[in-house]
Amino acid sequence: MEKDISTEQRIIDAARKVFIQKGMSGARMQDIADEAGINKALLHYYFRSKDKLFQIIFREAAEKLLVTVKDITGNETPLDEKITALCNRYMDVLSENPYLPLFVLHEIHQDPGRIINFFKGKNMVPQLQKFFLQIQDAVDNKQIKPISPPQLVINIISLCVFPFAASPLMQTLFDLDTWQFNLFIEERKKKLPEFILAALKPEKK
Amino acid sequence: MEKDISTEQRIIDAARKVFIQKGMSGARMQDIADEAGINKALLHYYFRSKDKLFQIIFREAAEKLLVTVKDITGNETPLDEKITALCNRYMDVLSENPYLPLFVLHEIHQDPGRIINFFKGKNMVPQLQKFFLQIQDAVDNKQIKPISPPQLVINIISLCVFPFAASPLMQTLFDLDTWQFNLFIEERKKKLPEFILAALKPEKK
DNA sequence: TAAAAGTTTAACTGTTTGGTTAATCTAAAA
DNA sequence: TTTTAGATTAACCAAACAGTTAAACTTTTA
Repeated sequence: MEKDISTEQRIIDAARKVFIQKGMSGARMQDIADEAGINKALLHYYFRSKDKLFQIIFREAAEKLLVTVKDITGNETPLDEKITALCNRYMDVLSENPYLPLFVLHEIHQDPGRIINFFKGKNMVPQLQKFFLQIQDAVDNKQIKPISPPQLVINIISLCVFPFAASPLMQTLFDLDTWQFNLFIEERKKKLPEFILAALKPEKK
Repeated sequence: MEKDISTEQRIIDAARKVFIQKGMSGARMQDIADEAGINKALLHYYFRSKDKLFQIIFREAAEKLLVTVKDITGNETPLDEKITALCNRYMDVLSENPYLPLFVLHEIHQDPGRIINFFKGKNMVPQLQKFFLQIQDAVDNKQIKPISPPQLVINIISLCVFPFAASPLMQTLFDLDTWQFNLFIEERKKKLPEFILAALKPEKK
């Protein structure tokens, strides 16, 4: 009794595409059915409701965005290496999923309850606390300039994520086609860690 | 024959609130009517369609976000002062309109045509080019470390805007109430310019 | 092969939604 | 006061929408 995974997967793929492009409220079940090349009733056969289907896509997206951060900040490397690794890995993830940040941020804004629910059992918070401590240690030992750990974390995330969230605006404002935008991102991957580390470099005595 | 501006304004205020909270596709004309305390037909009496009403709100929001940047980058102050002024003014605007960035970015993503249309006649691009030249001059004169002007501009905007776009996520992740979030922003206003200027400080010979 | 179980579809349903209409209300103009 | 023009509303409409149903089709099983 082999389950036909193909249809289910086609639906997931179609739903991901449509939801991430149009958001929960802008997406139509018919759009998803068309994209998957199936009858609309099949959506309800496999995933009972629009909301159930949406939750699967949202969780998958949130997972992809947040777990990467958790993984890298969690291990035991020195702070400067960790910052470099975080920028590199994170921007790679975002390059392959450029529309994820705006989608996730918009849907969290619509219903913050989603993300609260998501965090339960993911132990993001303790992992983050450890990273905060590592930053505070570096400040106390004068390895970096004084900075509040949450501010630094937000600085790093901002610099990585924002260009993707703002990509349609950027492409218009700077008059870039997709190819040029990718060049911009590639240059950014190289230069961002040193920008951040330069900002943190302590004064020489 | 005095025109009753009050109803029209009440509709605009209600529309702004609802559209910015729920987005174009999530907003309901009935919600806006309820928020304004009037009959739904009045919306169509004053502003023919949902789309017309939305465009007014969207343009107003885009104006508020973009013109501030244009004004500050446009004048003739030195680069370091300009960066400081940009952070300060921009974060003030955002503090008073914290949900504008996510709204505008989401709606541009839905329909990039909107922003292309918006730019016409606003001469954002030439103003931006002048700012790029100023940055390039500072690089050439070794006043700041080498950096591509668009990268620097995106760095500044990212660091200012992202915390607001991500505020519901931040508040959950860092477990902040509104008051604590505001404290975070106030601290950020003080420290952000020096963070950026430190990153740009050239090596001493 | 027969029947049972799982998959897929066309057609349908009830509700929500943007938008319209015709009637009523209000206030200024004559 | 009567008329007239704009402001406001309740009731309505057609299209869009998420979700259902019953029948047909396909595959597995006995």
